Amino acid sequence: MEERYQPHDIETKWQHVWEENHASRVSEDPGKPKYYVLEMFPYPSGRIHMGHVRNYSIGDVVARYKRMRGYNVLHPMGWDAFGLPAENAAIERGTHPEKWTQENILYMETQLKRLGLSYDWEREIATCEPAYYRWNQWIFLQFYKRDLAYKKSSSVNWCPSCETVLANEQVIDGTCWRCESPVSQKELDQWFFRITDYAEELLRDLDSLTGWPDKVVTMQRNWIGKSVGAEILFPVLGSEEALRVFTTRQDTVYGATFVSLAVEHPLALTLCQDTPREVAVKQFVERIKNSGQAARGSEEGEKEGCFTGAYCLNPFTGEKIPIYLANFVLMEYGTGAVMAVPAHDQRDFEFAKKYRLPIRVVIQPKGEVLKADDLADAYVGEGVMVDSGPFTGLANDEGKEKVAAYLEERGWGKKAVRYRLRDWGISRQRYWGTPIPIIYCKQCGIRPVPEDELPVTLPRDVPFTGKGGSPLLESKRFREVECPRCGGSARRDTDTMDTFVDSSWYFLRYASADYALAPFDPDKGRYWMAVDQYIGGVEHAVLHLLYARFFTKALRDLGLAHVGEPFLNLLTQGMVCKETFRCPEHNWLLPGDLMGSEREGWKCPECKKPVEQGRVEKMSKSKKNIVDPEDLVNVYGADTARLFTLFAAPPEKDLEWSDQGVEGAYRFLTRLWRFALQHRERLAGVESAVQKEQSTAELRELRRIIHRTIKKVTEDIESRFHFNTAIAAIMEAFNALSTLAQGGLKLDEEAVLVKEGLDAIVVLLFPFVPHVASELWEQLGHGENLDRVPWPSYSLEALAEEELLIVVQVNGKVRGKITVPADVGRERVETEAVDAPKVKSFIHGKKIHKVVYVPRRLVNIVTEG
RNA sequence: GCGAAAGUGGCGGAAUUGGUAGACGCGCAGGAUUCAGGAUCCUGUGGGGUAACACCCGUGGGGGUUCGAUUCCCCCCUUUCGCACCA
Repeated sequence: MEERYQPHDIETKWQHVWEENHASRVSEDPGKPKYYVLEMFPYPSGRIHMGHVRNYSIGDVVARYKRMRGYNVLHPMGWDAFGLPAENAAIERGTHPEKWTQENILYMETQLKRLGLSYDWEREIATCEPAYYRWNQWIFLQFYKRDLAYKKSSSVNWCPSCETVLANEQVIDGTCWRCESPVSQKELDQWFFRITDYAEELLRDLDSLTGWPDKVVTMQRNWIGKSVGAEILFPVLGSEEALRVFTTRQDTVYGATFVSLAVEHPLALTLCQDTPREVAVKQFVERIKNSGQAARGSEEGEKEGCFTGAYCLNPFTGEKIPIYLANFVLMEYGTGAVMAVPAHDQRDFEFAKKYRLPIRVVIQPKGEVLKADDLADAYVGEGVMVDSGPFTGLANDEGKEKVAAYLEERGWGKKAVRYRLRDWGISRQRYWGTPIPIIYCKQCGIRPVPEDELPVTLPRDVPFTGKGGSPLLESKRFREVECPRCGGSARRDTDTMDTFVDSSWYFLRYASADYALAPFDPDKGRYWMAVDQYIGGVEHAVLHLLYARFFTKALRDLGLAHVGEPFLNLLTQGMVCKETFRCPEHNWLLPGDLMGSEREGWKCPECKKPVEQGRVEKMSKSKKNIVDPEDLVNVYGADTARLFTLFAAPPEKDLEWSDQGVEGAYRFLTRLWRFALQHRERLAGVESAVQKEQSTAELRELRRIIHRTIKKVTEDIESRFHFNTAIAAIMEAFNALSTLAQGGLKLDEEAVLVKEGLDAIVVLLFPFVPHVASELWEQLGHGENLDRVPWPSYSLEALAEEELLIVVQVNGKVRGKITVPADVGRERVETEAVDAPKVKSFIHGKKIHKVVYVPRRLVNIVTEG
């Protein structure tokens, strides 16, 4: 008679029900509080992976929970559909990027639907559709109008393997973020977005992001990299020129004994022209330039330089000081020239030692006297200014202000603020992206495509060879156009935009995914924005999350958006990892998921070396340690997949995959299923009204557990998204119900209570395992679908304890436990504590020094001696 | 090198404001059921110690504050992540 738990039948059934009822469709409803929960949209790579399952399960719990709490919940999904893999597939397999992408989207969509995720699919977007990317182009043109987009020739990061430019944010340790090839520099004409205009605001508003992890805020702050200091002019001797240096330590200017230039500095070669130094300088410049950026970065430590033969004047000391080229000075930061203060900067110190340049101490730390000859390292700390003309005797932080003011008065320079953040280069020499809506005319120069001619669509008839730059160059029909102004022959920009442009505003598009008059309907944008909860991987901490903030601010200044920050709360979920055993040399994986003793005999089939220890590594195709979510759903169903990923670890931490853990999650659902069906008829027969007072202490305790569970689950979801402990609490409550039911539920009173408890458990489980919860809800005889049922509330009356378990300590060690009525006072608790059997023997013969009483919890008896 | 986070049973992880360390799950052991295996159910499960208690030890290591520390402070070790000549 017992029906087995059949996840697939149940899941298919409820997915249909939800689809027919449009259970997750939303519209703007001013009568309800809105809640916008968003997970970072995926790249349509072909199949979903376990990281997606985790990300979207977390988001779905939040969405379903908030719906049950009465919020009008926007929970959309879409596709970050432009990008290189589609083009690579085209090159490798002869398919078209669009076809490949569309097929992947269709397949992954069914995969997501099988997980029972409660998206409003009517708002689905794909960034590769002209209806979407036309607004990339439109936004680009608005930026262009306001000088937020501009073109310049500059040295850019170039990935020779991907044959495209990379943004600074996309260069990781000198290598391409995607293919890990070493990145080189190339001089190219590129479009840039002026994100640096927003550097200060992007930095300042980080303080308002209290719902973001500190880690991400810190990373963004460091990335923006604000430095406050001064620019000082050092006149070049025998020339009209002056070297402009940037420093944050103008308080040490009296210790500047030389100046260092980057090899790319415009004066590097002119200073030594027609002098005996010319040859040596040229050789040095060539050598350093050719050593490549990666090498220059990694060869930290070895300072190298070359004297230019020229001198300049330190305006403060009036001294003539030499000008050097130095390998560690970067042209991209500051002015490409630095005043060198060897006594107070470690790099200058090493440089001065190597080239025997003078070292002059101008800051003395408190209670010490530094001597230049004795220094082993530069002193970079605080102190008092010495040998510093009129500033001698000032504390150095005060001196900073005074020196800066003084040099402005004298016209020797000015106060200055510098940022590490640089403008965002968005041109990409690839096909599968948004065409840049710009036309170049020999007569009229750079002409924007008129807005009513948007979108500029991608031509389909282009060859994909993987060679020779952008495929768009090959399409004559695309490339050759008329100038929108003079009608003469002109050519289109054949670059496409960085795909991070697409994802910089997609969260706004969801507010009105079909809107045809603007990127989004302003009224709807106003209703839904900002995103209340954003969920995704931490790898976007300075890429997507910074660009999206920039776009939101820029769109606000264009009068489109009305918020300055897109994401109020951010949850960065951890990676999905798996313990893997591999031969380090041959990359052989241990087969399956073997346990303890089984592992011991395993040897690499290539070299026969035994496997010693497993490593927990991120699941990835290249490491061959992935578990395919589709296999998992086929075997156990979506609810088990969801339950396991939510239960195994709190969302922000890495999750270690365990096949046994999955079994455990499945086992719990099976037990719950059997329990409900086994008692269904008995429970249906009892009076559903909850009794006010249970007749035994045991039953009253069970009722307390039920309500405590509701409270705990609510708080765990609400305050910190700790779904693992919420699920644990539900399991505990279920165990308590099972224990009671072992007696056969002979009394109606018992059955009523079990019914209350089981109903509560099923409702509480709905956000986590919506299919099985819905089915059980129906099986238990409830008419309405569970997705319409409000979140349960707990009763304070039911929570009230009748008796308290008080821990008794003697000198801080637990020696006994006593049970007292909840309403007794301190004196009686202490008396009983002292009288407790074990406690007595521990205080026997000793004088009681004091008694610490923590109400409702603990008594600590402190003895003398 | 700088910055941040973390270190708890055989494993994943609990312990929300300093108050019974190890919830929940996995694994393991014993038992029931079964021809057998699997599944299921029951019991036990930090280490030492004991016939059983008692008791002792125990949250990376060492100090400190406190009646009491996984929790707060100082020093050190390890791991992970981020930045890495930013003047």
